[in-house]
Amino acid sequence: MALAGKTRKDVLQEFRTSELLDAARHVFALRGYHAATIDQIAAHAGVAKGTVYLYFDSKRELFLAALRQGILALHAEVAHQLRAAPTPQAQLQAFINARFHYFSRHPDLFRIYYTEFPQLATPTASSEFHDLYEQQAKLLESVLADGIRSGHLRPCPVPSTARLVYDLIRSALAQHILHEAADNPNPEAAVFQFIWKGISPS
Amino acid sequence: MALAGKTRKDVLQEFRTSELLDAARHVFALRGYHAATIDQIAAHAGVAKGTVYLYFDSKRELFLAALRQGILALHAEVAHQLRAAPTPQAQLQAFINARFHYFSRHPDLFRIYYTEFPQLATPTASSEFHDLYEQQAKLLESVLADGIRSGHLRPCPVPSTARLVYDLIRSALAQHILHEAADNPNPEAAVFQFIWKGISPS
DNA sequence: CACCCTAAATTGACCGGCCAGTCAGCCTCC
DNA sequence: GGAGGCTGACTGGCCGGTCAATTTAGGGTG
Repeated sequence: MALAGKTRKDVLQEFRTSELLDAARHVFALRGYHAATIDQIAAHAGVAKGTVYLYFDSKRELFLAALRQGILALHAEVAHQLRAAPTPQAQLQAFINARFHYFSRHPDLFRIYYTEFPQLATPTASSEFHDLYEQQAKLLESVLADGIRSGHLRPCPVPSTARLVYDLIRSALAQHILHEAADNPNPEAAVFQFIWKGISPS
Repeated sequence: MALAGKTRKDVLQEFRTSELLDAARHVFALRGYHAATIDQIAAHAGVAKGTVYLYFDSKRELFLAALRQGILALHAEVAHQLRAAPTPQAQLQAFINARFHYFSRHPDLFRIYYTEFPQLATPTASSEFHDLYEQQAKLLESVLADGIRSGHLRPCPVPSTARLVYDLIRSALAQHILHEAADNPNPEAAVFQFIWKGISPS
């Protein structure tokens, strides 16, 4: 299905693109945006520097594409998990757990997302990723709104609560992913508990 | 007293140094370490590029000096507040509040500290600021240990709890300082409450 | 007070290295 | 054999760092 109507050429190009994005994420996470060089990324992907420019227009484009692709994959996984969750409680857990699991598997991605480009770390500020953030915020808001409507959650101002919950999750994620000293076995459960106290019916 | 034994020249040099450190913090926070140029910092301090190198050996030195000076000032304020706090509860509050107040006044400093040089954000990792972190950790540990000894606090493993509390404070600070959308009126009180629940006698 | 004279502080043009981005040619596969 | 993907030496600009030239401060002298 993913191959529908695609020539051998298309497939090869997609493969190369994906290889480059992977290499880019790795090197950007390792060295930081400025210290990373196109040569390093190309070498890591096993191609020459010029090849990178056949697939991406500039270093910044490559960076943004690498970041965006990773975040889109995360969001797909979140959506997948959410679909299977029957109650608001389970949905919130899915929203949290999917993030922890995904970023545990892709610490590079989180490291870039959180460390590089300060303005990206505060998603409300206008940035290249505002649309992605907005979409997840809406998702969370609808989980809250549905839960309140059905009586599973205590009434609360939905947008500001969603924002708070979102920030809390990212903050805990940073703790978990960036600080290797992770003595806490399953931080996602702790985050959920904390949030749940705040929004479950007394 | 601060002028004891200092010539006019010394005072002028200190003033210039301090001006440069301020400008450096500002520009580094605004543009990030790599994107910031010495020319920009010099211009912001109202001097020429060459002058910067009369006071600091290199860009990195300047950066580290700017960061260190800011952190030392914070620690001085923390120590001052702590000295006035009679009980372990008040001491913990002082430890938290001093940080929130100081960084609210100096968001640039926090932005650099947290955003730049990922390895600096995790102070346990060996870095240029390990000594400063260690000193504050010891301070916090002694607050906890004293409190436990005097019965004001519930017994707990001191070093790991101190670490946890320290991380929690930094995490909440990041929330507060980096996200301009600070709808929460006094986050420091919330942090204190949260920590207090964990360590006060049942 | 005017005038120098020296030393120190400051300047900014310049250098060199680094790296994003280019492109003329090569190579490979059909 | 040729079309298109790939290469990597090359270029141009940027910026950290330098240093010879210039300005400023200040104090000694007539």
